[in-house]
Amino acid sequence: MDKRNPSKSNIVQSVDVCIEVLLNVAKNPDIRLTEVAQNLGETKPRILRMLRTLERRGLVRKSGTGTYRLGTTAIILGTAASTQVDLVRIANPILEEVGQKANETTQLRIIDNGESLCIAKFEPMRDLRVQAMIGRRRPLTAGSYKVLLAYLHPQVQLQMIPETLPRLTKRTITDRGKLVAELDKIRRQGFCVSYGEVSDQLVSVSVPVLAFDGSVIAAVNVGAPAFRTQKSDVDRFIVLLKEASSKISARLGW
Amino acid sequence: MDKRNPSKSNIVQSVDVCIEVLLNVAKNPDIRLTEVAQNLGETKPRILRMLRTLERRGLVRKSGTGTYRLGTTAIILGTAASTQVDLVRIANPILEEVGQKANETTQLRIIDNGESLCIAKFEPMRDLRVQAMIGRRRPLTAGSYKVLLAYLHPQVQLQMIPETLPRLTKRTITDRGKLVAELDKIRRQGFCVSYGEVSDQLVSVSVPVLAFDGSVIAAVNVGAPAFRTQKSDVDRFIVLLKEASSKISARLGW
DNA sequence: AAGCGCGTTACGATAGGCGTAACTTGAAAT
DNA sequence: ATTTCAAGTTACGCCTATCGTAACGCGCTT
Repeated sequence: MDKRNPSKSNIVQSVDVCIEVLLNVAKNPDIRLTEVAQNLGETKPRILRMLRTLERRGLVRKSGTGTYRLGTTAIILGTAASTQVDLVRIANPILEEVGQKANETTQLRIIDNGESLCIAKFEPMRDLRVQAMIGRRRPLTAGSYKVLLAYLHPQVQLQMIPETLPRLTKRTITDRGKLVAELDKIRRQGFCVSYGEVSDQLVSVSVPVLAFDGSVIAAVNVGAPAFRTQKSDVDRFIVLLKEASSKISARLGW
Repeated sequence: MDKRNPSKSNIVQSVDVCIEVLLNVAKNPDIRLTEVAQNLGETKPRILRMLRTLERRGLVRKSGTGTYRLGTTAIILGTAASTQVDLVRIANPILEEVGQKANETTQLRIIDNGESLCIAKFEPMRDLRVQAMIGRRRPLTAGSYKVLLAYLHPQVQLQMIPETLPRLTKRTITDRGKLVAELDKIRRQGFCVSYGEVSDQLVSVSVPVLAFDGSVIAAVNVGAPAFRTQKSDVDRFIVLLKEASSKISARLGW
């Protein structure tokens, strides 16, 4: 009866589908009714009703040619959200500070649905810099975002690590055993540096952000082109990020 | 039967209510279930189901004490939206350019639901500056946002002007006749300057952004403290804003 | 200890929303 | 020009998802 959620559903299905529609439009600008319906495996009339409802409220906007995009209400929601999500609100100025000092791009990432997700960023005024984007997802198993995994219970950890690890570059770790060993090392040293695991020629440094109970709720990160990043720079980044991490934890009231 | 929309409803009511819930949380951070239910005139179980559905998708987040805020998914939505709404995407760099040159706060405003709504902004790096906020609403009848009204069909215009005009300061126009005369003047000169109509000691300059057919789709605005704004500055702002307006129109493909 | 208000659960009644099917439109193909 | 196809839309009757009532547990105040 309830294919998606086999347990008793105390949620509103039509609303749930509608959120899927909204996220689908967000991911695929200028998508058409038929595509959305196909993507979600729903009928066209149903999706049409949903899109119309969303449109009436300005969450999506229909173009003259029948394609849908997000609307102005979505912008307002997002702006409100970034002042309401404590982690983001607090991290933003700190990310900027680190970014200015390092003169490189900084990010705040969390675990979301088995991936790492960028929820805040800062990019320095500099012609060549690492591009960051709020909402962009990356595997948890590649690059320095591994710190997000390193402090989880071993069981959960293994659950989060897929059978076959996605290979992004030739330096990406693809052996589960090696990865677990690496995670051990990260946990001991308290940070993670990766060289060209996500993109070639990119250095990435991450430090975990701890909650009061020692659990990891996020990671702060510096990303930089390898050619201008010496060992000494990496060390500097680590110090900056550790300071930042402590500040964020403190400001969250811990 | 259908109190809100007397005509045939081809929308999904539960989704519509759910959007109201979401917007309500956006407006009132740390709101409680009971409050939302009261605000919307709905029952608690209904709102609870909605909030749970929204929470599952990360659009809202429930705190330990039972209060609700927007969640990370809302941030992502908003970020995606600001790259998808043409007007905002195009206006942003232009607002920044004008803002840098004027060294004052700039805004992009549209008509939404009988009010003016800020959908993009730039604030200069300066200790004292006008505060702008995406999502903030202002009356259409006060301050230089009047330009948004000035080019509407007289019928629609009158419809948008409430019986009694809200008085924000002692300089606010509160007489309908005077307002209509003022709108005439604005239409002839192509811009609007207001002195202390919205806030005391604030100068506001707005220029309309035109669509291909000559209709006004938005207004670009400079806001500045009166004490440091000479007549010559206002003239400069007008020139800058007119350039900006043309650029935006052009980049929209008109 | 009693009272209040909050969040939550259970459940049966119902109307809201679903999918089927049919229609319109416009573009592509013959 | 005629046909074909698919996208978007509308209509409508059936059915189930969703609703509100009522009741419960819980914490805080009186």
